[in-house]
Amino acid sequence: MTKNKIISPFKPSIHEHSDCLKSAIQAAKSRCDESGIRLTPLRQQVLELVWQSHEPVKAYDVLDSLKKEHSSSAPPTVYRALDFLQEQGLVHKIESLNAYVGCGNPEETHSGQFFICHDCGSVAELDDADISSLIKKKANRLGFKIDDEMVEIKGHCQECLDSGK
Amino acid sequence: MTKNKIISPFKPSIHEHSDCLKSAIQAAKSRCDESGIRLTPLRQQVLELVWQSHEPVKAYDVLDSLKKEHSSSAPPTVYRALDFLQEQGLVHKIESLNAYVGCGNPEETHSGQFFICHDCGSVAELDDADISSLIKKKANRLGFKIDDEMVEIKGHCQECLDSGK
DNA sequence: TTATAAATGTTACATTATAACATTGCATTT
DNA sequence: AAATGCAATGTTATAATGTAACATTTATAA
Repeated sequence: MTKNKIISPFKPSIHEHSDCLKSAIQAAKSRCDESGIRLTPLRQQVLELVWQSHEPVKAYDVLDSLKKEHSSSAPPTVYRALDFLQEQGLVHKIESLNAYVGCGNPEETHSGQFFICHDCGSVAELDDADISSLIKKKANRLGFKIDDEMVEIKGHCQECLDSGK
Repeated sequence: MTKNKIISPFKPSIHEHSDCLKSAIQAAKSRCDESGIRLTPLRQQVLELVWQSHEPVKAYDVLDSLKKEHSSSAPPTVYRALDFLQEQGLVHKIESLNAYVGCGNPEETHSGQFFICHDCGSVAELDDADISSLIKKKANRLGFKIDDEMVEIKGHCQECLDSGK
C-alpha cells in the first residue's frame, strides 16, 4: 500500500490537547480490542502519560508520575509498559533522545520519520512512502535488506522560526 | 555541492583491515593539520580503537582498551575524546546503538546515512544527496528547517544474506 | 476449580553519560 | 627563562538510562 501521510503535524503551541489525548486513547483501545490484546490500566496510564504533550517523554519522567499514585512503581514497571506500547505501535521511541512519543496513527504499524524541534521540543511524524522507497532503493544497491528504518531529523519548526526564538 | 557517495560500503568479512585503519588515521591527521586542530596521542588512540573494525564500538569498550595501557583512564577520558572526534567529523555516533564508528570520509563534515547489519554488526555509510534533498523537501512542507539529519537503517547485509545466517 | 500463562511487583545491578574541580602541559609574551 | 593563559587531561563522584532474575498476583481457559 502506498501512503504519504503526515501522521502528526506540528501542533500550534496552544491547542485543545485534551482532544489529542482522548482520541489517542480511543484509537489505542479500538486497536487492542480488535487484536485481542490487553491494554491494562497500567499500560493505559503509561500511554496517557506519554501523550501528555507532543514532546517526547523520558522513561524516568513517566516513572516519577506513576509513583505519585502508585508508590511501588519501579523502572521495570515503566519499561515493560513502554515496550508493550512500542510493540503494538502505540508509541515510538526517539532513539536520539532516549524518549518516547505517542503514535498519531496506531491503526497500522509503521516505522515513521520524525521531525524534532530543538526549540519547543515538539515532534511531527510522517509515514512517507517516498522516503522509505528511496531508502530501500539505496539499500538495494548495497545488497542490503531492510528490517527497520529510523529517520530522526532535528531542527526548528515553523512556529518557533516565526516567533524568532 | 551534489554528491551521492557510498562513503563506506560493506567490506568483505575478510579484508586487509590494517589498510582501512592506516588510511583513516592518515586522513584524520591531514584534516587536523590543515585545520590547525590537535589530534593528540590520546585522541588518536581512541580513533584507532574505534577503527578496530567496521562495527560500531561502545564507549566503555574503548575505555577498557585504554585502561590496558593507561590504567588511570576514566569515562570522561573516553567521552571527551569521542566528542572531539565527532565534532571534527572523524567518527559518527550511531544513536540507536549508543556506539561509535569511524567516518570513511572525514574530508568534509556531513551527517550521513547508516546501514547496520543485524548479523555481523557491520555498518555501511552513505552521504547521499537524493535522500537528504528528499527529506529536506518533506521538511519544507512542514515549515521545518533542518539542522541535523539522522538516518539509521537496520537489516541484513549481502554477505550475511548469502551465507544464510 | 484448577492449571496455565500473562502481567506486575521487587530487588539488585548493569550500562551509558556527565558534573565539577584539580592538575598538567603547551604556546605566547615579556 | 619566567610568567601567563588556555587547552587538554586527570580524578572523583554521581546522574541517567536500562535490564536480569525471581516472586507474586491476576486473568483466561481447560
